[in-house]
Amino acid sequence: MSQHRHPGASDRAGAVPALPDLPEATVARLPEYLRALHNLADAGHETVSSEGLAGAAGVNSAKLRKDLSHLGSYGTRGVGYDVALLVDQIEFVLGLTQRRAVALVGVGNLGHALAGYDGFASRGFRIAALFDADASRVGEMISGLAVRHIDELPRVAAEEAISIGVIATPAPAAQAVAEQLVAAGVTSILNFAPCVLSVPDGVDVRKVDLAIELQILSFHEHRKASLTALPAAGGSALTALPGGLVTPDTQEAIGT
Amino acid sequence: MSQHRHPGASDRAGAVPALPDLPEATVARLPEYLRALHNLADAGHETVSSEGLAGAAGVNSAKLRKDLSHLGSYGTRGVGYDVALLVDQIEFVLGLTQRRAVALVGVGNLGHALAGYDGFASRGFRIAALFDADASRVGEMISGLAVRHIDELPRVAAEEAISIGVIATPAPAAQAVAEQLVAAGVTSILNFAPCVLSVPDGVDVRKVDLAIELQILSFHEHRKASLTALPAAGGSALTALPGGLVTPDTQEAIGT
DNA sequence: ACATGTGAATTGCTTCACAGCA
DNA sequence: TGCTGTGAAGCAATTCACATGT
Repeated sequence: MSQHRHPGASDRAGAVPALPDLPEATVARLPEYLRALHNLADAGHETVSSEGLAGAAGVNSAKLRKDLSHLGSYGTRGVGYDVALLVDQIEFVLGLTQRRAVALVGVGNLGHALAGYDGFASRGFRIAALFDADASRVGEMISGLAVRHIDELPRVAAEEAISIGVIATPAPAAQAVAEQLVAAGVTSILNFAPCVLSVPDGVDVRKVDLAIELQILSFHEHRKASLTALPAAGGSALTALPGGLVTPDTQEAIGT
Repeated sequence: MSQHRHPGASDRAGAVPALPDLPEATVARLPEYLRALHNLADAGHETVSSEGLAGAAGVNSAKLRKDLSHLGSYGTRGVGYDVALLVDQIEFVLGLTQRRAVALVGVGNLGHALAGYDGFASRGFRIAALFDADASRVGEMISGLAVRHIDELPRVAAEEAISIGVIATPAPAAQAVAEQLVAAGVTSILNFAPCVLSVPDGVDVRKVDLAIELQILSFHEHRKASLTALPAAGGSALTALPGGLVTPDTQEAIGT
């Protein structure tokens, strides 16, 4: 097992630490590697090179090797990585050796879809309970689970050993829900509501905001449009577009 | 230092010579600032300090000031930023002065929810068309739009001036859909399918993978659990965590 | 011969601390 | 007396290039 430096000061280790503390950027990519590895395994590959895995995961190979080196992982020089072994390693590090129970709060439009999303089940999670504040929704069956009232959260969280909370409520309700989750012992939250949550130290929040993703793309569209028309001010640069299609954006460029 | 603007020239959207090319990290935060600013405006604030806005957006104030400085933005020393002006600035930079038309491909579980998500409509986008490859779904009405067959994409994309494509199909279909979108002239794609897309240069892809978000949280849960053995100071609020999730092999002396 | 693992160089992002202005 | 805008310092992540091991 490889030995590597410990960035923090206080970690004194004589024995092998169970969990190296990985750079956040690496952690965010491990799930991607894991998915690619499962695909490779399904396709019958037993080993894969950094080049090959990097391609399948959409990153470059140097980055992949560095990421894996943080796990102290086992590759074989001249050969590559053992797919099955690497799957186990990554699943262990990500804490996926147990199937984590997830509570979903808010069964509106989006919550409904999330409750039925099989990607959760197939990748290490179990939606263990659904909650809503709206009494008229309580009791409704969604994907085989009955919607419960949010007040039952503390009891159910304990019973089901809830590990992660997902918030899919409207924004105004999200902060209160977050607090209820924290009070029920949940220390990891995935927030789909478009708002900032404030939570105590030690609680992790990740946010997914669908409109923000579109807005980021919008920026790039805007920029591409302004670059397509600006340079070489003589001729229209529309021909630069592959496929020869004129995007509607070109009309908005250059206000000068 | 690159682009500077004349501090005296007042302008409205459209008068800026070219788009400054912002750091990606900044671009990703602008939508967050924008949302916070809208909230502030609704609450009646006319100006806001970097501190105040940073708080509302969940970032620190130095970062916010640097981000805004990249836009060449107008704040007033000793006072703060004019909320309405800043909203205009950011909306312009993000290309939100026009309401962009979005095509959504795949009206399964998740696609259905996205089609009905009002966060898109309220934040600068218009879902202009729904597509699916499944003939039995074509014609179905969702949120006032009829589902069309994917083969109609080229025609509809042109008619509706589609700016952004959203892929909500199963993973195996996603690459083909991406190619169809690109062929139809779409240069920005938001991908919800758990797979890597390969697209030509000049096409932007952003990915949202719900299971990956949970897996990242899982990592942190795992790490927190492995540290639960030691700290004497502070928090005991999570003693409610049942199931004994502490990994056995983490006995490790850290500090004291 | 070939592909991993890793120091070193580089790039990009964040944070600090304060000059400059209202 | 504020609070913005920004050089400069500090960190983190990426990329390079090659020594290392099989």
